[in-house]
Amino acid sequence: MGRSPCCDKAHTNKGAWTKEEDQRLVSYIQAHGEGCWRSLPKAAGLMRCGKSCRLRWINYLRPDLKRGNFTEEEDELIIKLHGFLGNKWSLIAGRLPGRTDNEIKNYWNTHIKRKLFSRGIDPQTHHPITAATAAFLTSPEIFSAVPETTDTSDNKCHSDSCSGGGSPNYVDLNLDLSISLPYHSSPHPSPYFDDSSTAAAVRTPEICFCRRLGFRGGEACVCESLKEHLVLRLAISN
DNA sequence: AACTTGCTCAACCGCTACCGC
DNA sequence: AGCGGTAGCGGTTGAGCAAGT
Repeated sequence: MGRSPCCDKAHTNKGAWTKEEDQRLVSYIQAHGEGCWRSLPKAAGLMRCGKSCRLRWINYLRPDLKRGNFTEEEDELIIKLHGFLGNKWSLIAGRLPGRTDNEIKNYWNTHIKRKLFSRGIDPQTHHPITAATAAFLTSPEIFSAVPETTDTSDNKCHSDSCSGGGSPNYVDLNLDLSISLPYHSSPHPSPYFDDSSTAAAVRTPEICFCRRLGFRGGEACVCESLKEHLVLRLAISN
């Protein structure tokens, strides 16, 4: 048995949205709010897949979207957040009001990657691009073999929190992702979170990571019952 | 002016997580 | 516990545009 299609493809429009479709979607959501995306297209009189409606609304039509170029501050914040969240675009977007995951993802791929390369930083690992790394990246062997590590004395991961070869080397970044009383002090000041605005943007609000980590409600998540004490904090040392 | 190349970003696809039964 | 439906996420694609030749 295969996957059931998300919509009847024979009777749905695809491709760019027209002004009229946008207007229909906006009017419907303004009147009824965001709800069941699957049934929304029919109710709104749109020949679109629910998924498509959701995406159009979230990425383009939402009134709280901040259009226009990214600021230098946003650039730096994205780089920092990507440093420890990786390609978790929705989480990163959650820290940038008015920006969408899709927008940030596109911006990362088209601008920031290049910016980091120009700084001599590997955008994936956030490690400095050493001569050895550069040689490796341009060697034909990269297509036939994945080395155990591209380790050099410069970029070796010393941290217990480092979860494998791809993780950046933030030995000084206290993510405090364990279930325990919040811990704020750190012997290692972070160069990535050395300004108060960035730290504040990352520090608040508190996040329940239980679901992200695969724990279902009631299974292991204690955030609700022990909100005051046993929250999973994304604590940034300063 | 015509064509090519490169870039941007909206939209799609496939997968996973979540939820209710 | 298992299943099916739905929402959400991240990777990828391709149309449209601008710049270069």
